[in-house]
Amino acid sequence: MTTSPVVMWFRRDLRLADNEALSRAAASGEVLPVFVLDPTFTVSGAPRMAFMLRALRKLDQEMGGALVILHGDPREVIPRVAKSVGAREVFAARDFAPYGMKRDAEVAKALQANGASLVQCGSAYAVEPGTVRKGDGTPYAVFTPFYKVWQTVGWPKPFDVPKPTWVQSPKVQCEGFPDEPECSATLPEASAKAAMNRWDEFSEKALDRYYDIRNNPDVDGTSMLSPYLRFGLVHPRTLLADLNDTKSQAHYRSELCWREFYADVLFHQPRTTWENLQPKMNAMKLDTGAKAKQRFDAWCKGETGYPIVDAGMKQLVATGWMHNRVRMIVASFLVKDLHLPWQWGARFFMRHLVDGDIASNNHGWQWTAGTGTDAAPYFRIFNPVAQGEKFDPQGTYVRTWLPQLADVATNMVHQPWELGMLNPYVAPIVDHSVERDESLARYKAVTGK
DNA sequence: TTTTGAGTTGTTCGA
DNA sequence: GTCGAACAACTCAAA
Repeated sequence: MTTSPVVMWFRRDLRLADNEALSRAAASGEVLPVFVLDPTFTVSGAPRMAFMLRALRKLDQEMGGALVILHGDPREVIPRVAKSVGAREVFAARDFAPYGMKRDAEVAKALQANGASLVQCGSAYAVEPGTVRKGDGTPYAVFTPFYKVWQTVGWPKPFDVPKPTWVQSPKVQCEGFPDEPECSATLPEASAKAAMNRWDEFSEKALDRYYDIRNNPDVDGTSMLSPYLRFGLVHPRTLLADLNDTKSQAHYRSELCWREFYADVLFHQPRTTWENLQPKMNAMKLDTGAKAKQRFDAWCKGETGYPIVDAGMKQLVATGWMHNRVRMIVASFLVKDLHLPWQWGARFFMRHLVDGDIASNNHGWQWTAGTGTDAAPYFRIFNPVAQGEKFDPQGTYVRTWLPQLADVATNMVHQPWELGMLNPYVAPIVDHSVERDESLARYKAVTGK
């Protein structure tokens, strides 16, 4: 007697451990593991693509070479594969981003036409987007109340995954791994093992000081797990299960919640991927002409003349990652010192970030731009000199990425133009205090006061 | 029902 | 140098 196999469709969950959909698939029968290289992915950033391909190779190794890589549109590929191996069920985690939801609905429909079904269980989140609601059933627009409810909703313990029996069928051939795109950035190791190693290292060395050191880019004080969370090499549930209620560990938990909050906001309002969450901000005057493009170019290259901004941009391009504090500083600079659309910065980030996640990235940008969920006022404008002095007090971070500053005295390292003729660095492209006033004036024009 | 207080991440100014 | 106030506006929940 032979039973028909099931298909496990991997997407943003490139791991075998603590994988709810896989545990369900493995309990249902022999499993054909597939990953579909959707042409839509090829337009995303090269570092992220390279990282994902490396993660896929590792996943394939972990399952003894059973992973079937297929190329094409999942709407066509998944139903064809299910049909050719006689699978009646395709297991996959839920995706809550706009493109993924649309794609999954269409795949489910195509499967149904063949008498098969898409069984979606689990997601990349501890609490699935759409779950946390206010008393009246509407979603939250502010983080803190969301966070409180999110914690009371809670999440399951990590899932045990029984060792699956992988199917290798002559009817479905692996179409092979594509070549990695050209990527000069030095990326972290892409494997579930590497994710857990990093979690162990962070837990031992930094987690209990996290509250105090998380904002310092010159210190290895953040988890750096974002690339792993992005591709599901680790599930947040696995991390949450290890956390206690001390101030630092609770704060790390709240950072994991930010990721879930933004996913929730985007789930409820998919239009806010590239549009302002707050429509009133559509009236904000922005610069988009030739001069604006020139300034944007300087920002991208890390040549604004403000060391903390430029160091951040160099780190991004060199490593595919930027410290969170610095992300806020460079974003504030683009929006409030250069008066450029946040979308320009968000797009550049998405091209370069290994952890680029459309919900976290774009809503993080909206938060800084004052067009999003910010419960704080618009006049909160970062001063790049003050931020540098506060969070990189020794100048270690800026010197790491800007060798021209190697010999500049620490008290000048965040404002080398004060050295006058002796400034070894490029001159600032704008005057912060002037642009700050300009931003506040433009904001006043929006509010009409 | 209305009021009240608090809200990730800040800066500047004047005492 | 340190401190508190002012900077604006809206969400949300508790009183």
